[in-house]
Amino acid sequence: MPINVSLFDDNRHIRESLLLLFNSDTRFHIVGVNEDAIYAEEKVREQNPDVVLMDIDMPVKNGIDAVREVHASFPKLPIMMLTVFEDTERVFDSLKNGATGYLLKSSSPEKLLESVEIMAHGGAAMSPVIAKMVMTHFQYHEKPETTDYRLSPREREVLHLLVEGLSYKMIADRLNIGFETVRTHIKKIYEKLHVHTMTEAVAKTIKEGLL
Amino acid sequence: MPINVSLFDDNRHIRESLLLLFNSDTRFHIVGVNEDAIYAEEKVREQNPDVVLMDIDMPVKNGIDAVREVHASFPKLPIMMLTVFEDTERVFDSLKNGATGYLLKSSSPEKLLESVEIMAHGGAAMSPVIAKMVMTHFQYHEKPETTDYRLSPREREVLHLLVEGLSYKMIADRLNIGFETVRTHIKKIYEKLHVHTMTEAVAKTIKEGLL
DNA sequence: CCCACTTTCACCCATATGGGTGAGGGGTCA
DNA sequence: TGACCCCTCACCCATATGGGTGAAAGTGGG
Repeated sequence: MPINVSLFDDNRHIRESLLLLFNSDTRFHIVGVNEDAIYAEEKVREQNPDVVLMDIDMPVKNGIDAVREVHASFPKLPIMMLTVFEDTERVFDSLKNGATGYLLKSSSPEKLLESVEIMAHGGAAMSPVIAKMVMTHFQYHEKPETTDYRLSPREREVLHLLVEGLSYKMIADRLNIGFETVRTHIKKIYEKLHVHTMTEAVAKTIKEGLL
Repeated sequence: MPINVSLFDDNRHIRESLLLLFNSDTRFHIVGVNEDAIYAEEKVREQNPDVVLMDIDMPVKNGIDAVREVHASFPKLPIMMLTVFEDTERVFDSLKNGATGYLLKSSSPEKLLESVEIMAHGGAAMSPVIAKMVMTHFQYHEKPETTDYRLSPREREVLHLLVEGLSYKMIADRLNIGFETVRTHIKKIYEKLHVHTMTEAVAKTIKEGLL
């Protein structure tokens, strides 16, 4: 049985081209041709496709909002973004909101058909440029390396409680040590982290993923 | 001119198959066939490839460590993982450490050649299953829900500076408002966030990704 | 026009923090 | 044994924070 596909694109020319393309291949069957993404969730519910092709730049309701809406109701339905944009923001917004694929409109018809087929079978597909962006995102999303501030075990413990929001007094009670001892530890921590206040210490600790 | 390719795989049979495959296509030229990843960085430096093909499971030194090493020295060099594994850990470890592509060994020879060509031209390539994993990772890696604490614009501004580690006085100067005004904003922020100290506010802001 | 909210500022008072200095006991390593 | 770090505690002093109360000016909607 063929793969059922729904289209969302405001450009009539593109809609007709896609319709022609998919109808010329027996592997596919177009179940919906939508010229806007208004009530996208409802339209998808009626058309019941195996794969959705979604343009991004549509009037009134853009494709990214539509993806969020449709994905919320049909989490397993593969949605392919098909657009001319390759800016990071739109790409990642789409992916975060539930898109399973992202093809540029410059892709060849064969690639498009192949990608839709892949997605119908549970895979994902992207244009090489997009894939590269995704890969790069992965890499420098990771911390370069947590600088080693050479905190002692006790200092880590104190810092941890500090980050939890405890006051000096509360930390002292929790660790069964004196108030002044806590202060001493914290002074040492500040010295090692090169900060001068609790907030700086907490911010640095959380942002750099210390502990 | 052809795309220069270096291979890393401990399995002799696979090495020979790949060599045969790439040599049968004039678009490619094999510049190195390595049976282990020891001194990978040095080998890559000598062979000077445009693309590296890296097996993951190799004795002594695995492909993931090799990727990290090579990527550190040649950040722009595309590295394609070529392996039978499709477990999340190995996939994401590879990507984090600098892999640009990830193909399963079940991929067709045509796909492999096409992918290497794509990578040589600055793109990235993955098997559909891997791409799907990456996409899914994107989605539920995003915050489930950012509770809306209904902070006013000014309050967000103040909170932002607080997280930066500024004191009340510094915030007042930065925003060109009075010290007492800053205090008023912060009191309101505490009330809305249900906290009572700067550290709690900072910790909550960063951890929950507010702002 | 009134109400709700935001932004701004002021004053009182208690407590928390930050910095400096000093010091005793324990452990390690050369 | 002496140098060095860790953990502990103490005291002095200045400044920063937290909570409460009150209030004026502006904005925007019903």
